[in-house]
Amino acid sequence: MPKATIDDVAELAGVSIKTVSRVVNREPNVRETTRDKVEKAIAKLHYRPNQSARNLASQHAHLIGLIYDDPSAYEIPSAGYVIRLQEGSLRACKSANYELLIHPCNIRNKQVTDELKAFIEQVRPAGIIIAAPLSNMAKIVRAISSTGTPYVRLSPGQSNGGQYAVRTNDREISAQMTRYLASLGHKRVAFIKGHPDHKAVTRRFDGYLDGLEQSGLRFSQNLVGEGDNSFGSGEAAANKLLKRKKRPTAIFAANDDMAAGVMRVADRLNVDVPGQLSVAGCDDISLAQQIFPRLTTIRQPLSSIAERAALALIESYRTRSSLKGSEVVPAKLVIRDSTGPVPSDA
Amino acid sequence: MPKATIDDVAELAGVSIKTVSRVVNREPNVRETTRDKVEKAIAKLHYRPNQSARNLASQHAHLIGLIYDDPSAYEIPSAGYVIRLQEGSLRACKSANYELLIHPCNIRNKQVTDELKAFIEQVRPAGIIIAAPLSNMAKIVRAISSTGTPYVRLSPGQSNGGQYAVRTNDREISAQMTRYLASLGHKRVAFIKGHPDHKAVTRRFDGYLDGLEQSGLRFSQNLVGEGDNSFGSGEAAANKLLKRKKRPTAIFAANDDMAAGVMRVADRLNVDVPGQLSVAGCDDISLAQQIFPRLTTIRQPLSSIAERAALALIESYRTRSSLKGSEVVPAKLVIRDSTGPVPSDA
DNA sequence: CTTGGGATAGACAGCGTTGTCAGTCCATTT
DNA sequence: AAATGGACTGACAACGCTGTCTATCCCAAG
Repeated sequence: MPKATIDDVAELAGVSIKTVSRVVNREPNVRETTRDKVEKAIAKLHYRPNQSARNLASQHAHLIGLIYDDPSAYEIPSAGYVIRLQEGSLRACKSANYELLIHPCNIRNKQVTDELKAFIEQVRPAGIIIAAPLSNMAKIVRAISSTGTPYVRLSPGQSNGGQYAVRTNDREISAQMTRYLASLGHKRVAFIKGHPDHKAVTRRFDGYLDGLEQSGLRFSQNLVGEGDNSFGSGEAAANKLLKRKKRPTAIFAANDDMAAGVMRVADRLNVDVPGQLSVAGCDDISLAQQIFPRLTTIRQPLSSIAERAALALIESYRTRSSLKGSEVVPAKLVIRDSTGPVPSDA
Repeated sequence: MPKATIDDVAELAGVSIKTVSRVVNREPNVRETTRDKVEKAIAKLHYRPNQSARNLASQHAHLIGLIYDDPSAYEIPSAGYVIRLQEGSLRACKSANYELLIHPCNIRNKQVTDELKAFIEQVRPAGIIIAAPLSNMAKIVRAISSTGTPYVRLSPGQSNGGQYAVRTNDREISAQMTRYLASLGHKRVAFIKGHPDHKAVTRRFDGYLDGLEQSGLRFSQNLVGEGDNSFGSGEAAANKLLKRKKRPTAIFAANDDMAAGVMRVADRLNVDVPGQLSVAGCDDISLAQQIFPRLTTIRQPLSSIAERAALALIESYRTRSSLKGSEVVPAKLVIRDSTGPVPSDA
């Protein structure tokens, strides 16, 4: 059987194709009885609107583009990050009958921006979601902006000219984690910084500072390690930190990979976690639950963030309103087994 | 500036739109000089063909659909698996100027098949890639097949009616791993089976059997654990295995998650890996490199498999030939630190 | 009754490509 | 010089929808 088209449905229902279109698109001003007739015809013929045709007629594809830094271009497998972003976007798309087009891009490639533009102009998605850290790269954002396609940035460092953004409360939640550590009696709480290009990660450092202050603890440069978000950099930083004579009793790493590095070093140095050292991370990657002891961390609402972004895009298209302001989806502390009371001898 | 259309290009180049179309699609029978003129015009106008229009006119979207089991529907994060599949598909798509549409689906949902059909019929992708374990579920494959869209199954248990499939040499490589373990002197090599629905995983068991035989080792039911691919099931199986009086000196788990579970149990039971126990997994998920000691495993060429599948789909569309037969992309042994010589006291 | 106006429905013209088919051109062949 | 046939090009009709605009319906108000 050949695929039914809108004409077939219209004929069977005894109405015009425009009316069928109205029913399909849930437009108002269709009489109840007419709607019924059309719906029966649709069901009978197993009619499915042809996306390509509606895309062409409506001047934009019913597609949301999700743009992120290509995980395969690096050693660090940020698979979990990407999957959760996809998950949220997909959830939003599905609810609105849109599709998701993923577009990892390699920023080390000189022609990323051209390639991005080509992608957008050919496909004409209804909107673009730009994930961190791309959402912080001026030339990427500029390229996307230049196409005129609506976009939403995820966790941008700072907002630019009123474009929509969805972020989490990185700073506040990091302060909260720091206070939690302090509340366990820790006085020497160290922090391992992440890659300076990753803005969210630098905000966590600010939160750490806030938390210290709120808990009446003094900041010391000796308690700060420099990392680059990788497991290995976590190991390196932990090595330095743990070899001080007055070593920290708690280490808060700006992401889980580095925290896992810390745990590995602790293990090798025979430092018991959480008995002698509390370790906390950030992101709640899957590894966090798999290492031993299970890592206390901060769960980023990544999938909700992406979902909100996609919904905003779709909604703004539907209502033809422009995208302004920003939205905050709060993160959550996940307390597991890697943190505990400060050792009595400290 | 409004977007240039094919008409603009045709006018500027002084040819018909059909000729522009020919140039854009690299069709033969265009004079060199004409092609040049057109290409100059395209460059000058920054012309990009409108995908929706070409999709409509050519009766199919320049899109490949990648269908896999929704990782977020489970606790087990198979993010790495999905990402590598996407990576390969994307590589193929990019090379042919196609886009990738991802479509995770939840098999526990009663209406998966309807939902899948709706997806395919609305979007009309040029082809579908069905990842394992969906590629082994008759009702899924049947639903997709019923739409008439070409599809390729990844790592199917058995081929059905000549449809194309891409697989890896699961059985052979598992035999090889088993022989490797035997070559280290291990006599009691245990195996932890995976989820019975995951055919690839059952083939690994066959490979284990082959390897045992090829190494002159006797099979014992006592050395087989039952798992379901999850970390927890690996722990459970290891617990049983390691509490036997004659415990195995090597455990080969049908996937890395379970192998990681084994390592955790060994750690808790103070069994040294690899000193007293060798552990091997399969899949080379990112965790494999992050746990301590780093896991010996089998690296599945997942991204190549997906890439081959996508290329086959695109190629078969281009040449209008049907998809027949199957293809094998070999896996690789990755020897790391979790395996070593059999302990002398064993 | 008549009328005004919102609710409802339809006609029709695109949207920007590709496929089909009918040329035109030009170098060979007869 | 005419005929042949492949290389090249273009006219035109789809493809299946949505947007715009107009026509009709129907009910409450005058």
